[in-house]
Amino acid sequence: MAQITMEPDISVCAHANLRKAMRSVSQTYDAALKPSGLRATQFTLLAVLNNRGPMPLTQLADIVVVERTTLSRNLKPLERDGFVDSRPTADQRVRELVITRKGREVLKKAIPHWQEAQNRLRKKLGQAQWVDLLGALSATVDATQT
Amino acid sequence: MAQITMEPDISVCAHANLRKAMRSVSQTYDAALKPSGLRATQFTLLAVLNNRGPMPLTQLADIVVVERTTLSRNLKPLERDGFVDSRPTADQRVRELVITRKGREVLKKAIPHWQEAQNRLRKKLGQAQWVDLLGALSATVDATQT
DNA sequence: CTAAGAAAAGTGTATATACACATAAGAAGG
DNA sequence: CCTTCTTATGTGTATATACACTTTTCTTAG
Repeated sequence: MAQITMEPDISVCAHANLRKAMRSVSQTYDAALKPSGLRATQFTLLAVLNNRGPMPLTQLADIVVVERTTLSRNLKPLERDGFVDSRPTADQRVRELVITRKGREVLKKAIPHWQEAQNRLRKKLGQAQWVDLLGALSATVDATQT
Repeated sequence: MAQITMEPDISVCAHANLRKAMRSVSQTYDAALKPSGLRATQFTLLAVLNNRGPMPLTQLADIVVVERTTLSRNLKPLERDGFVDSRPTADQRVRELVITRKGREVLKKAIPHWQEAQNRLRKKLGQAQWVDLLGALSATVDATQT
């Protein structure tokens, strides 16, 4: 006999657990990055722009899997602080995002702190669980994006 | 020779990947819960209050691993809509949170939609990866909370 | 008992997030 | 060409998130 209605078991909810882990990890990474002045989310955006070169908003949104309109707003502080610049393109609808010299500098300063946060968590988890985590997250994104 | 400075490999960043997966999964669950009128985050809070009974704010914050001040604000819409009530206790500093009858009703209505989102994702991931995901997230919370 | 310290909760401010809707510009068909 | 469709982006509104700081109330040392 199947249960009819009941108490939803939140301990096996993918959403609740993802959110919980996200909050916990975000606090860790944000704290580690604090000396650099960057938030972890901002670090990610700068790193992508640095590694992959200038690109339009929509492309960046696709890469990091952020809603386009969210990204538009996330860029505000980075533009305000002069870490990211946007320049017009031939297609006048498109604005191409570029990391500035100042942006590269703050990124460079932040990298050791990010690395430190990475190392600490990887050590705490152990290599096997670290790999599991990244694998499971990747599979989850794939499963929800299609 | 170790690398000196370089491009941080965001594809192996626990934070970036967690955040990415969170966004993707949140959108899925929020969409599924839409007919109920609840956000996935709100569903989680109601479910905990329903399953574990009334409790003070701080305790709920500990359980769901949300910053206390965040939770305080997350409860606002639920109180406004009459899904959660807060009542004074002997200790006048404490306000005890209670799910209301209306809250239980909306929760009940939301459960099938939540279940549906759960099932869909579990099916897409497969049982093995589903278990991996929940295990990895749990381990991650443990690793960052200590 | 009272003063010092701890605990529970709220506020100010800032970022992060996304849906619904709006705008503007390029592309495509006739 | 011009209308229609599509693409790139922005705005309005609302929730989610957390740090620093404040307030109120208990608790505890003396």
